[in-house]
Amino acid sequence: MNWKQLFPQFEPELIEVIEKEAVQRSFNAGDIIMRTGQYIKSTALVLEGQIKIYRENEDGGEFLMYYLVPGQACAVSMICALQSHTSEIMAKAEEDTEVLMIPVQLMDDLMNKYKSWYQFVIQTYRGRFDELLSVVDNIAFRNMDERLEFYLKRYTDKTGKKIIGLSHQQIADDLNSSREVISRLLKKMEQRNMVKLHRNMIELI
Amino acid sequence: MNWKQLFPQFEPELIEVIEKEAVQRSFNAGDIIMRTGQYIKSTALVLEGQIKIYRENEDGGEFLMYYLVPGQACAVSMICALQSHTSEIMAKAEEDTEVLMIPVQLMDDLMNKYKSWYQFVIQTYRGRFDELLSVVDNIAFRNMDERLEFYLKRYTDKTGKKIIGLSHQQIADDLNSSREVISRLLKKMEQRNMVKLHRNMIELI
DNA sequence: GTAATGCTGTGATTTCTGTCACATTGTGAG
DNA sequence: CTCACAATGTGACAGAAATCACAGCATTAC
Repeated sequence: MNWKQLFPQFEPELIEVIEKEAVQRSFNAGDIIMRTGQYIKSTALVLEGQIKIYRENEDGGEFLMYYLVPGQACAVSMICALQSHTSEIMAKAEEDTEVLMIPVQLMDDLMNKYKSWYQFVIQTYRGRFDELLSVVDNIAFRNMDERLEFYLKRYTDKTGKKIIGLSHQQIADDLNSSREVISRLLKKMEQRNMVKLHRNMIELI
Repeated sequence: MNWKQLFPQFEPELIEVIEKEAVQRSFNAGDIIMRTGQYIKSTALVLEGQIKIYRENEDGGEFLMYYLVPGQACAVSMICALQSHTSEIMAKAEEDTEVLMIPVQLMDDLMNKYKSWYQFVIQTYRGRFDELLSVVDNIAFRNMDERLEFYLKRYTDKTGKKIIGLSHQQIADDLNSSREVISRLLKKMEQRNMVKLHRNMIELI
């Protein structure tokens, strides 16, 4: 696939270098790409698919932070790579996913040489930071009904689809809630004509 | 004061430039340093005092994200400055505070020329990102009692003091809770011999 | 078809936290 | 000292959400 379209801001020489040095890699839906405590040796640019960035608690709860979609990069891996720290989060391929892995050694070099890369990194930091902020906002200030609405909206915004192919249980996990609560709230939303419920699928109206 | 000791990692030329170009500024306890929606024209290095970074909700609730203490810098202002975006958070001087303001125009230059500045910026991003992550962890997975313990611990860790000079109301605000709840939980902690309560002051044991 | 399994719906109950109401206590101003 | 006020203590109640228990339906495997 032609990945350059996903990163139109990159200057030609930068694209060349990446093309030469980066490694393309595929993950199947469900693959764990990065886990808590793991050392990072490279940064990933998402080409295709969707990556879920989440935090795991002791009981195995998977609290969703945000999704990475094509054209985005993982801020955490950038930071960790540049400092050889371990990551504090988990990354999982939600669908079959293609990524470009940029080795750590290259990062410093790119930062120095290519303005567009530097810009991209800064922009990535900011984007993820903002997403984290809005996550904090939601759990700090909102009730579950509003959080659920936000969750569904964000999902369709990111993917562009009006159909959400998730079970109530999966949504509950992402919001660190319980299935029953989510089912009830969804039912209420259906009564208010905001969604249509099907098995393993929610249709946003 | 000799601010260089606070930033021992800075190379000598960098220190010179900062000394020449940066402006020192004082804030009184309670001053708002940055507010939501405001454009940022410079980054702040904290020299003395303490800055509270928080998020405000509609009802005026002040939800604490983290504190900045001497030797640290504001990651948000860096990102915003570099992108001329508005900030999404509030910053307030908790005590009388001294900061060094680095103008935006200088930032790009420093990033390119001084490795130690670049390292510092990356490290700042990572530090704040991690703090945000642990905030998310806490509100997502913990009950108020654990969050309170974490809050008190973090406070003493940052300041080095075993004494916390805050009213129950202020703590409740920071945790987006209510005074009564905090009072009760503190009482329980006192019974378990974890703290000693005084008026406007909590002593950690 | 039948059984097994997974997803969804729903009531009853419990726990945590927020809210209201009001009492008590410490502190500083006059 | 006395008054005013801010900080704290405490009981009663309300609401959101978690948990438990179980039923009904779809889908898949056989």
